[in-house]
Amino acid sequence: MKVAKVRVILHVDMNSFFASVEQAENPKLKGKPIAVAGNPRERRGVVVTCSYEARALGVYTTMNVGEARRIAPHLVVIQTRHALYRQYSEKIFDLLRQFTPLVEPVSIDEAYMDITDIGGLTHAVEIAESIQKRLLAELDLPCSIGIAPNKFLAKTASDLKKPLGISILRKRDVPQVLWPLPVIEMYGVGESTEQKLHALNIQTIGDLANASHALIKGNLGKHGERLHARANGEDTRIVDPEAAEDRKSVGSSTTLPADETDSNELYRTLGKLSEKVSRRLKELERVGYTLTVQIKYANWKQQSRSHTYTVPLVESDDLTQKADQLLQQLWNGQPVRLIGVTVSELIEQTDIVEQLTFDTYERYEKENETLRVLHQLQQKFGRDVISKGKKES
DNA sequence: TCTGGGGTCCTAGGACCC
DNA sequence: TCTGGGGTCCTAGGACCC
Repeated sequence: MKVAKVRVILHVDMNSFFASVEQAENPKLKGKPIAVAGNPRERRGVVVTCSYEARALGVYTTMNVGEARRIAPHLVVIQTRHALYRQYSEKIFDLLRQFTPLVEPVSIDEAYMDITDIGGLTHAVEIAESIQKRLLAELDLPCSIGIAPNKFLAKTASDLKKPLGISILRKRDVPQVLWPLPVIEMYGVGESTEQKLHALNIQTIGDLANASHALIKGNLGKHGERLHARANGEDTRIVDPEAAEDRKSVGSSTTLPADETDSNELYRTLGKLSEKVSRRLKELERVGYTLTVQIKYANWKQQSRSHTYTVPLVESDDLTQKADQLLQQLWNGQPVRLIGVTVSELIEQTDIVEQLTFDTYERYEKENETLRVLHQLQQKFGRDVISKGKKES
């Protein structure tokens, strides 16, 4: 019988990442209450990240900038610089890859690492300390690291001590450390799931862990099953360095300066968003088959319309024109707070059989189903199906 | 607490096919 | 003429995370 090998997983989580990058770039900001915000001067600018000094004054993520300034008059507010954060992010992941190739970035500022094969079973703490010291020395960035036998526990562990923490969470620690906590503390449990669990008289992670599998599955489906396993410290996901490569969608959205009822203004914004999505698709060398237009009304209600086309989308004019059509179907004339465009069902540009120009597009849309059939076959059988050229029904 | 913008995954019903 | 079961794709919406 083959026994599953115990793995040693790290979760590396940068501490207040955007704010720390700004402090690394400008050391005068160190030790000061700073907040990074999307549009500090706009009515709807909110705090995206803030330093621990700012947190101590009551500033938190999603707080309106005006409100933050009111409660913390000396707050330094900085506009986000995403390109800069992406550069730092790459440097971080490059540094982590110097320890092992088994690095899986999960967002701009966190990654899982599988250190089993580089001595993790006996030297996990030394490895974590070395990572933390080097990130601080070479990039001037603080992080917290969780050490555990799987992703869920590693992620949970990295949250236990901030900033600059290193925490170990063994499976045998779960009843003592995790079970007393309220369910809302658990990764994967938000407000809605919390309410459902409370309705089942489940208050703590321990209650969830010890509830019957059938009860949880019956009321919360697949999501519940996963939470139930994790509350018991179980998680079989592997660290997959490729995971970040295969992106599922590219989108852009914006909250309008004021709730908007002027259709010209909406279509103008939609055009700008389409351009941005087109540009980013090209940077990523991707094209996509499905377009979605999303709006959020002034009353916060969200709606979307999407359509899947037979020919892949990428060109700005094409996206704009199709997005306009979707918006026409979608918008009921009420004031709009947010508008967004997303392209999904992506494939690599090099995988398109024939690059279509906008001129030939209409003809293809009407006459040619080949690309669509190919796409479906690719999805079903993988890319090789084209060269093999064998179609079965 | 009146809330940005980037994503991922899941569900449920209808269309359509064999 | 009102009757099955299985499967995939598409669409809209919800929940969650950083």
